[in-house]
Amino acid sequence: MTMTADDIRHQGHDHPRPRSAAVVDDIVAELARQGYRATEPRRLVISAAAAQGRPFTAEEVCAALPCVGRATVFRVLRLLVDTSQMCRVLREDGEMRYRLSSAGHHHHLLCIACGAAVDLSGCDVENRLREAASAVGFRMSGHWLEVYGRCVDCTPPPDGDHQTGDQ
Amino acid sequence: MTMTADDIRHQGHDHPRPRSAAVVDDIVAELARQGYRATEPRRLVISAAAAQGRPFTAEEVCAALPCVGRATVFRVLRLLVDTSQMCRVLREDGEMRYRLSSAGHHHHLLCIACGAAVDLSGCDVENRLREAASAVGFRMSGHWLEVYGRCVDCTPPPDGDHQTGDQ
DNA sequence: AGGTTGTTGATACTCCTTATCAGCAACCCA
DNA sequence: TGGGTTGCTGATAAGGAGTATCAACAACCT
Repeated sequence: MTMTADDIRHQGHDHPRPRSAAVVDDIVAELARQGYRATEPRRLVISAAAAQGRPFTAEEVCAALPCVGRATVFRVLRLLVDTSQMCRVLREDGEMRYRLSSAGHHHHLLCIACGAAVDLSGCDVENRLREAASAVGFRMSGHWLEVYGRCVDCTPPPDGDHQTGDQ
Repeated sequence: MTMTADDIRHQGHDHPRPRSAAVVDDIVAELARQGYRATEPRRLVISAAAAQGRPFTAEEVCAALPCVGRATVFRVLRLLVDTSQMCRVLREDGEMRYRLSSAGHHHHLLCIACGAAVDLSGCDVENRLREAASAVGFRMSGHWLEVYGRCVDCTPPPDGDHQTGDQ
């Protein structure tokens, strides 16, 4: 697998997240707790996911891990989503990506320029959505929210030309 | 006789004349205003879309309109999304569907049992999302929100078993 | 160490969507 | 109202994403 110092440095903004190795161990341990074996391909996929600084596609993981079978990459990603250790992220253009998730209910703040993501926890819109829903006879049970914008690094100067990221 | 979505879907070659003819005309007119021709296939697709009682897939439109080419169905749907006359709806399981959109900014309230959708306009969560975003250095530019729940007809009795719809 | 059985990898396959391109028809204009 | 221009269509092929299959492998338990 291809984990470089740069990969780590680009790991989003300042979310309080342990080093990658620890993250991998935690996730593998959680999988074991749920009865799934700790295999090398799984470690590799999780590690590659942790190394991605921003929401990624299965294709990117496949490219980063030529030694791991394509089907396995998809299997592991799905397993992680199913066990709530990874979440899917919807980009503004409709493309679905993956992201290692922090625990608990949260939403994503996605930079439309560089593709970076930041967790937005403490979502207090829930109650007012529930009210709005019940106003039309719905009993709300959940919601999906993605917020789009530009991160500090990609906020364009007042009237200069934009910085652009790689997305 | 009243025409239902199912009637249309199973009607095969018959020519559905939905009550929503006015809606179709409006959309076709808007297309014309934007320089797109008013063709019969487009009318048919729009008509089929208008006849759908809930968010639908391209596949459903294809099935409802065997006389219209598959590629054309996708083309028209995409055209309508691009011209903001239709919106995409994200189901809780991640499946993307289409829906004729009401004008203006709005969100969708989706019934997880029967698949029905209701527009939720007057979204006032925007400002507080903007605040939360700027708290982490983001300049918000947009958001995607879907709200899931059960509509009146699908709200289960206090402790009985659930009614289920076809989704 | 050895057996059980969950996992893997290569491949074929399905599903959904788009590209291609010749022929058709909607629209404009005389 | 006819006739030309050109956008649109339909059939097909092609593309991309994700999954089913299944023999071989390896992680785990004892």
